[in-house]
Amino acid sequence: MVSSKEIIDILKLRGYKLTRQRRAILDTITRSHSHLVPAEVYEKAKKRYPGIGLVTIYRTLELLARLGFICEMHSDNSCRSYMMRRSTGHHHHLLCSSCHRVVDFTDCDLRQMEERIARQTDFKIDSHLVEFVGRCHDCRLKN
Amino acid sequence: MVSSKEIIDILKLRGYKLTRQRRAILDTITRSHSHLVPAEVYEKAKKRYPGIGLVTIYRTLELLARLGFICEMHSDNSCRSYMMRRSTGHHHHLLCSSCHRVVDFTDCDLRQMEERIARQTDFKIDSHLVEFVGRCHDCRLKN
DNA sequence: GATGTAAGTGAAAATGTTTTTCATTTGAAA
DNA sequence: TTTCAAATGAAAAACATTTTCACTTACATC
Repeated sequence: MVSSKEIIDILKLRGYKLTRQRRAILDTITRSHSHLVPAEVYEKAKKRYPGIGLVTIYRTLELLARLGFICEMHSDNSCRSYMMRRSTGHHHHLLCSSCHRVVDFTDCDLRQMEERIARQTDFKIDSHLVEFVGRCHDCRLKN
Repeated sequence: MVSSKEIIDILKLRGYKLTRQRRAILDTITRSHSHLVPAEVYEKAKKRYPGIGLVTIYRTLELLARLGFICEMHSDNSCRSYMMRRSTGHHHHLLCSSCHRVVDFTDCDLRQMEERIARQTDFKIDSHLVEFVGRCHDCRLKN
């Protein structure tokens, strides 16, 4: 995973200003191990920089996602969440339908399938997303 | 694909009332070949039953999705869309990042991967979702 | 057919998320 | 320092979705 420090260097290199708000948001996300919705990022980032506004959260998350540092996912309650992108380039999710825990996995082999779909549909495929939904060990024990 | 008529019979069997609104919504969805957001279903269903309200659209889509007749997907603009579920049980999406066209495909083979992930994480996996993003033939020609 | 009743509906308000607007602030280059 | 475009925050707007509640209707029963 890319560190907060490295991302800051890249942002600087690309001409983006290094504001306290962006640092606060970056630190928040790099330290979290789960997906965070904008409101959660807001709450956590406020502890590092109390004056920060929710609008800045949205703008910064959009920027970081666009630059590829974090990745966006959409869950069933129709709101977004974000988390650090792993250095492998992409990762996928395994969701527990009971406790909504999200487990990441990186190893997928969809090349064959991707090639076949591309051939059948005449698309040039750029990315893919795999998501499994199930019940985790703990939740299965509970009931 | 299940027909509007068949779904109506099943609804009746399960004790749901057959209202003109539900018929209008069902006809709308069964006749559409693309994913529709609630507002689109609303506009189309209004032509069949002008008095219909948006709230009824939401309630009926929720019902049909819960009963498994239609399936829900979340796109990047954070709003839902719905379309008829194919009889194969599940299907996946291929999105064009330029024109946002959605192409469906049903044949995926994720059993091996599913088994491995289940073993590694101790989840009992119930469903999966695969999504490819790329550019369709037409959009590639345009620029 | 008429009637009773619970399920279903529509309008309006409430809620929650995301975006826009715009005046003000600030990082960093000169 | 000074300068200025980029970045920010507050407020309002724009959307999508849900809740509430009084009214309507499908349909089982008579």
